[in-house]
This record gives sequence, C-alpha cells and structure tokens, in this order.
Amino acid sequence: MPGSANHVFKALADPTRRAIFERLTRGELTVHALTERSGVSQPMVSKHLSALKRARLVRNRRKGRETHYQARPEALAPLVEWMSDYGAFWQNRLDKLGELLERMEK
Amino acid sequence: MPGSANHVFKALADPTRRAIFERLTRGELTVHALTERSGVSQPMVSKHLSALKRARLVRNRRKGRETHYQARPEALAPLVEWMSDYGAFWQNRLDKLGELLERMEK
DNA sequence: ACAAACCATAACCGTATGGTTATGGTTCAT
DNA sequence: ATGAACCATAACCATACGGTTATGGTTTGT
Repeated sequence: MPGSANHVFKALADPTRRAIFERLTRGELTVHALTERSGVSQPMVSKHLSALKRARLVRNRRKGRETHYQARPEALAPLVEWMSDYGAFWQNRLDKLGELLERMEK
Repeated sequence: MPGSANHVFKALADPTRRAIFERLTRGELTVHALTERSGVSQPMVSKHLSALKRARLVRNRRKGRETHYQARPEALAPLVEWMSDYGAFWQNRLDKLGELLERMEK
C-alpha cells in the first residue's frame, strides 16, 4: 500500500526529491517550471514526481499539455505517527499533532 | 556534517535499519542481541549500526567484547525541524516541539 | 495543417547500497 | 594457554537507483 511510512521515508531520502517537494509546498508548479533550477533533466523530474506521488506527497492535475503538481503536506502524517511511536520523548505533543492531521484528512 | 536531516532521512529510509532503531528505543542492546530476529547477518547489523551512528541516531558503549547500542531519539530533531519548515500545516505546534528538543539536548 | 511546447516513458549507464561469507582482533572462560 | 564468543572490516555480488539521451503522444499556437 502506497503512502505508508516506508514510501514516505524513501521518497524524502533523496535531496533532489526533497527539494522538489519543498518548492511545491510554496505553491502549485508545472513540470516545466520545476525543471528549471532543479539541476536535473525534465525526465528525471518526472521520475522524482512519480516517487513523490507513490508516497502521496504530491497530487497532479493535468491542464492541457501541462501537468500541475502540488504538495500534500498531510502525507507527512505517517512520519509523525512513526515518531510518536519511537521518538518517545515528545509523545504527548505528537499525539495532538496526530489528531490535527486526522481532522485535516477530512 | 553528520547528524543532518539528510543523514537522518537516509538512515531511516531502510526498513531493516528502522527496525533496529525501533528495537533500540525500547532499551540498550548488544550487536549479538540485535542480530537475533533482525533477519540479516551480524556483519550487516554492524553496517546498519554504522549508518545509524553517522546520523547520530544511536550511541555505542563498548564493554569488554560486546558493544552496547542505544537509541538517541533526540537525533530526530532535524526531521521535526524540516517538517516545521515544509509541513506548513502544523507549524505552530512543531515550533513548540523544537523548543522542547533544544532543552533536551542540554 | 504544421511545428513547437509539454510531459511521460523507454533504453541505457555507472555507482551506491543491501546483502553475503571470510577473516582477524579483543576479550572471556576454562 | 587455548578455544570460543563477540564484533568490525574486507572482499565480493546482485540489484536498486539517480542520472542521461532519445522518442512518442497530446495539446497549443499560427
């Protein structure tokens, strides 16, 4: 099942992919726009977007010949959940986060 | 610089490595003990522990011929910090977490 | 209708990485 | 003193993965 903690961790493990996600948190962008300043080729950007999509970290909306991508920060929830399980120290605070996230998922 | 968000993300991207970290959060264990139920060979466990150590996610203490490892959940701080930067939704709550973590680092 | 723009996929390449077995260095027990 | 237990490192292997260029399918502009 995609969108699991495993996929999310793997998706965010790569710096280039993380950078793409970071840019998308500041607003929707097309593949073309993302390719500029990404440091890699357009096909590579598409590949990275696929990985992010498997992890449900991004959504895409096709509009004519261009595909607009946007971040889904709620997809970070599995990470928060994992941390609340194994990052014992701040458990109480993270529990609240978990609730917040559930409400956000609608 | 080790212990960065990059190292932490990379270290946690592998399921086996994550499982080792998870077991260590429940208490200190030797390499020998970790090898049992890990599903991989002892040398591999040592390698994974090295990766976790680079990310500062574990500490080790040598006692005679055995090496005792323990988790350092505070090392998850870079993840929290990153999420507070790019997981925009729960920013306020994570800020508090950040403070908490700084205090914990002593 | 044609050419160009946009994106995804295919084919390919080199390296990083997870895994193994073999080995060697300490330390403990006898 | 010797053998066994514990761990780390070396040597090696297969595969996963990040990267490229080439290609083809839609859509847009003229």
